[in-house]
Amino acid sequence: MRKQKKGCDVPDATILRLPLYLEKLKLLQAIGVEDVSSRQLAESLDIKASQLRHDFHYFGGFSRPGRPYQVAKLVPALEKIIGIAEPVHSIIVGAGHLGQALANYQNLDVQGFPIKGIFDVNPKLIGLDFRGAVVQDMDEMEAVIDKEAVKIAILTVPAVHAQAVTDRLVAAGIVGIFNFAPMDLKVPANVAVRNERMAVGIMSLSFKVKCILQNSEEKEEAEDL
Amino acid sequence: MRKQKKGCDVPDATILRLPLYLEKLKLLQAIGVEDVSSRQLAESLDIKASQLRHDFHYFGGFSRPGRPYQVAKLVPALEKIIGIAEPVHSIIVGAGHLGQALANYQNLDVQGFPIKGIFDVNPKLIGLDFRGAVVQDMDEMEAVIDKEAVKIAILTVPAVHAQAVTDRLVAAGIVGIFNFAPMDLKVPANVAVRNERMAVGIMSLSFKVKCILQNSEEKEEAEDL
DNA sequence: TCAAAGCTGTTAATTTTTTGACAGGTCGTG
DNA sequence: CACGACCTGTCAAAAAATTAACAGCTTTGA
Repeated sequence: MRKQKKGCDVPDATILRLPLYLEKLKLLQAIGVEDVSSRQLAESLDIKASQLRHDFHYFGGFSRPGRPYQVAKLVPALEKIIGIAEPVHSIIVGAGHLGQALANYQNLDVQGFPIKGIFDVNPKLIGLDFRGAVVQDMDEMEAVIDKEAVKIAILTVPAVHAQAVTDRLVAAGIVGIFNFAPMDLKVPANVAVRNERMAVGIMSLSFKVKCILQNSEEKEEAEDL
Repeated sequence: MRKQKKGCDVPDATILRLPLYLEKLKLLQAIGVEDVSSRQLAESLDIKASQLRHDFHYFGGFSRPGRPYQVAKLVPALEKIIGIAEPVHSIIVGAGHLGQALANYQNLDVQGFPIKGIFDVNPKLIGLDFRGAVVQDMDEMEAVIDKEAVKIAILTVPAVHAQAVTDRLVAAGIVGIFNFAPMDLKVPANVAVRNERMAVGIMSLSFKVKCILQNSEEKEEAEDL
């Protein structure tokens, strides 16, 4: 028996580029482009063509030598690889400001992640309607996960409750957690977690801002001589 | 003249870990821990101690051989490196659901990024108050950036307007843009952009979910034999 | 028909990042 | 004091990712 199913032993860096490829390809498709070469696609994403071909090679390639990629074939192929050929039923846990914002963010649906429920413990929030999804009591969560075959949970609860909620989600059969709480979650090996840490993002930006400001100061000093 | 100011020529992967170090250290500080060894800190973050020391080495090291790190010294040192020793004045551009959620997310202030203004073109949103910050007309933006010496803009406008707004921000002297629009922004070399793409995050999660489900299916089949 | 231009899949070379190893320094204890 | 346990800074080795190179296929146009 092989360790991993075909096409699953792929570096993280490549996985993170797949959505970018798909996004750009959908854009091309929308404006009627039929064919696209690795160079065209790569340049529009500011990466090297060889890297794109190398990435695709993990999945066996999507064309044959001599012919550019066909957008109409590439889009569904990537969707299948990413796992969104069929809609991936999802829920939002935590209906605070961020949870509400995400519930209102219709793109999630469009991208293949229909929101099958929003849950919170706060009675004041229960019943609020976001684009058709009504906030329910957290007690209903397990039932909805089961009934709707929910696979992914978007976690926007306060950090202190994140682990407890996670344990419930895992027990209920959730396979992927998109975690917005600034906290490392403990999960079994057969559950995937993706941390979305705002703080990391803005701090890494701050680092670069600091460097830019330092450099420009230095430059000014040099000019003052 | 050297190419880059000291401590700015650091790999991205290291930069992305600095906020994690800082976060964990603040946590330790809060519970009264005074000293921490590279191994303790690294293990709590699920990385290798040698990597942590290697990361710190880019900045000259924060202790001396034989002595563990002192939390009280490390925290301000990292804050200085990241560039948040002094508050980094920031604004939010786009007061839609996501902009509102971020405005309500007090952590930004706490982490060193006080929000000096929220801007939108929609008259219905202007005047809304989020934790003391009132939504203003986009016409006021440049004036506020100038007056408050704003360095970072958090961009939550629709993708179609993102580039136009970016051009205005750059012209007004913004140095860093935290971009939530699903779009690549064109900026001059002396402006830093950090893209926060929800779609990339949830799709990379989806990929792993797909692999987990495939593997478990395979396992079940094997057991059925 | 032939050459030129352009393309992919694939492998090799290069670069970058991570990990390991270790020379010394420090501390607590007997 | 001497020993063992533990520590950091540093550099070398290993692993991983990116980039380059190229064989061979396809189309176009003279």
